[in-house]
Order: sequence, then structure tokens, then C-alpha cells
Amino acid sequence: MASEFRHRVLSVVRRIPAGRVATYGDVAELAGAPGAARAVGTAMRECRDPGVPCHRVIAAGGGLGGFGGNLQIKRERLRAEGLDVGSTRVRRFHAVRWRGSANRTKPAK
DNA sequence: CTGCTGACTGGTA
DNA sequence: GTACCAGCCAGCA
Repeated sequence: MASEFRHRVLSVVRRIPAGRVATYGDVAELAGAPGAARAVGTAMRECRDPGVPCHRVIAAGGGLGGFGGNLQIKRERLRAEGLDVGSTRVRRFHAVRWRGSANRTKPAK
């Protein structure tokens, strides 16, 4: 399957526990393609599956990322997860991984 | 097979 | 602080 990478990404996103988030870069690395953050976003584009909490995938620094119109819903969901979400970025959140190092529960930037 | 695009990231100005 | 540039990988025409 040419979309094996996408499938792997979806699996990683699916493993993200509630109340926790992961950056595109982290998901890409966990998917086996470090640096393919953009490709991750492309894969998320088809995250219509409810089993794939694509809203838990955010950009680096706590940004919600690009997304289109449902970005608003994503923000509300993240807030429902117990995270502090601002207008276009998260203030406080628990990331499964941060900068490829130990689990950090700080927004850093 | 070649080239462009894209829900990204990090660094420099 | 924000703005722009270059680099990265995967998907699609």
C-alpha cells in the first residue's frame, strides 16, 4: 500500500491518550518518519475516523496548526480534554513527547 | 519518472 | 514580538 505511512500515522494518533496531545513532528517520528511533519498533516487530512483523535495532533509550540474551518471544533475538543487553549494556540498541555526528549508537560514556547 | 503542493519545523532577519 | 527562508518527507498530477 502506498499509504502505509498514513496508516501508521493514524495508528500513532489513535494511541494518544485522552488529555494528552502530540505534535506533528512527534507523530511523524513515532510513525517512523522524523521530519515528515508535513506528510503527517496530509495524512490527518483524511482523519474522518472517530477512532483517530486528529484534534489531539497539534503543531509545535502548542499551535493548533493550519486546518481549515473545523479548527474551531478542534480547539473546543482540546479544551474539553482539560487543556488550556487560546485563540490559535494552546497555553498549557500535556504532550506525549516534546522535542524528541523526555516527556515534558510544559508549553515550552 | 519529474515536479509541485502541503493540517510542519527550525533558524535567521 | 512577528516575518521570511530553507529543509524535510509523503502524496498526487
